[in-house]
Amino acid sequence: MRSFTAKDNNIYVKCEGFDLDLTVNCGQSFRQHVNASQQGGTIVLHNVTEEQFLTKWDAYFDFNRDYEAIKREFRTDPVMKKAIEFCGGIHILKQDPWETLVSFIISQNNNIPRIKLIINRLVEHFGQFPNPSDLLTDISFAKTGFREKYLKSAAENVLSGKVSLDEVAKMPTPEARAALMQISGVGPKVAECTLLYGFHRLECFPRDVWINRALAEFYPEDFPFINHPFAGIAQQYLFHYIRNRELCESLS
DNA sequence: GCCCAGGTATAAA
DNA sequence: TTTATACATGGG
Repeated sequence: MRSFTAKDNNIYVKCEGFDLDLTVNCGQSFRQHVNASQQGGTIVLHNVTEEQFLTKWDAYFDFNRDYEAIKREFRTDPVMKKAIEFCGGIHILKQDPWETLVSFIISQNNNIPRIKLIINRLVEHFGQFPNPSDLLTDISFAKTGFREKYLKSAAENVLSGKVSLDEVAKMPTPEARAALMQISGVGPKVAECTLLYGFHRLECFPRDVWINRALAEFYPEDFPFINHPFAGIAQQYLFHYIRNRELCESLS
């Protein structure tokens, strides 16, 4: 639910409830994909043409989904209500599937600043995000540690076509999940994150240590939206809320 | 120095 | 089927 105008080679977007900073800094993305800023209710995409906006960035930011209606459903739950007050401006980005897969392989047993550090080293070295062939060269400079063999596995599987990301995109989610997990180093968490952030399967619900902590504390029986078609959005609100709880409580 | 980080493969119970 | 441990690296 957005409107936009194109002017001076920039795109100016109005999208109710959207928060750029929260969206790009809530742990779903590890590098900047487009030069963007926000002043009040207006998001500016710098040096973006109308065609580029309509064919790419509009979907990337998920501007056309009615998040306000989705949040109304989630707010019936008191914990989700607090989470949404804190970070309800988050949208789930639709990122490149390959980049998402690689990024979350790197993320395992790793912290967000160092995930960004490694990805930046790769992008600096290759001049762009590394493609599968790039990852099959010597990447010791990136210091990915024990994850290097997993990155090679992903590259080999994708390059050989054994795991075709184009095919995965067409599969029902359970089959897509199983296909991704054929890659050594891709377990349930990486697969789920790839499906949610890369393939934009918004029903997917990645479980990391933070989410498990939140579920154990707030929902000892069961999470009411676990089978919701947009459970992944609820997951992102909950993830950011539990990670920044101290900050959140000091604001209220 | 010690602990931890948006996990997974592997071995053992 | 569930539980324990190693794993590379860098920041706090």
